[in-house]
Amino acid sequence: MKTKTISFYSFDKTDNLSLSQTLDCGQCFRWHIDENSKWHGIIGKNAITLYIDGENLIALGAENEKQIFDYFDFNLNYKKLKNELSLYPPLKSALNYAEGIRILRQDFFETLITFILSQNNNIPRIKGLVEALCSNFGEPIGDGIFAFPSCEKLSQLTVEDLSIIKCGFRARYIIDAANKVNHGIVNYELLSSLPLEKAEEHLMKIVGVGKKVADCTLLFGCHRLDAFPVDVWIKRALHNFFPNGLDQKLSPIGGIAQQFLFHYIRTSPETENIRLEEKRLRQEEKQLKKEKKAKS
DNA sequence: CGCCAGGTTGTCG
DNA sequence: CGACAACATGGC
Repeated sequence: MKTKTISFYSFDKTDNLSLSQTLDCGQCFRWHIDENSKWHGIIGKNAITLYIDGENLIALGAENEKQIFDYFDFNLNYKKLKNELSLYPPLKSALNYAEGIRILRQDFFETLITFILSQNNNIPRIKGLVEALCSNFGEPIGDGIFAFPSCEKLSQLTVEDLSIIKCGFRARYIIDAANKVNHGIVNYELLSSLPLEKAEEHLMKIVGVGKKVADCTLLFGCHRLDAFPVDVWIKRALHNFFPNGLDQKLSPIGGIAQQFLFHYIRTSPETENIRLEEKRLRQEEKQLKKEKKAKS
């Protein structure tokens, strides 16, 4: 008979944690919801089930309470922070749409590899690639579930070994990342302490890691809330809401603003028109290029 | 079938 | 420096 740890966390209701919004907003890729609205995922070597019961977050299978407390960063008061963000109308709308997002404190190496896999990929496929990586090279932790592979393990692999997960041109990037982390050429302590720009440069020593992946790794894997990843969606959000960029005052928590904006622009019914308009713009660009090509 | 995806690299002009 | 195709694969 297997025993399970059950942890209770009473959280400030004003923070309004939403598991759906937090676990399915594109910051993590190993959680899924079941028919009873319970979330299943993996933190470290623990397969965990999460659900909210009243004012409590219940975690089955956790290592201890601290693991969950740290993962959700309950030490950080989101109420104050959201008040600051809501001074800006688009952010206020984003919060009104989904204010239950929290930036998780995920494992550094796992985040790095996951966001290398994310490049030029859609979210469903990213999830598939991460699972393939884990089931092929991760340590089994029971019930057919696998932990995320360690950097030691991945650094022993060749690009050919990785071909089984079909991650395409990203394979050599992963091998390089694993090697550099394993040898301490890229290291977490530095990433946590360096000024943002230096930390980005440090990560970009890895082949296949540019500014966007570096910033995602810093924000989601090093808890650098000042990191502001700019992807296609954030470009669209900035274009439509903040053509002159975000207020410098928000820089220290830019990453959190970023995540609310990302979720809002990508999924809110309110931004449907923007998505359609951006799509139209893209088609137009494409048409122009075609005509240009036809001329030459 | 064609478009696109939480980009980065290498190579032109 | 800035634009831009190529990259490997599959979801929709």
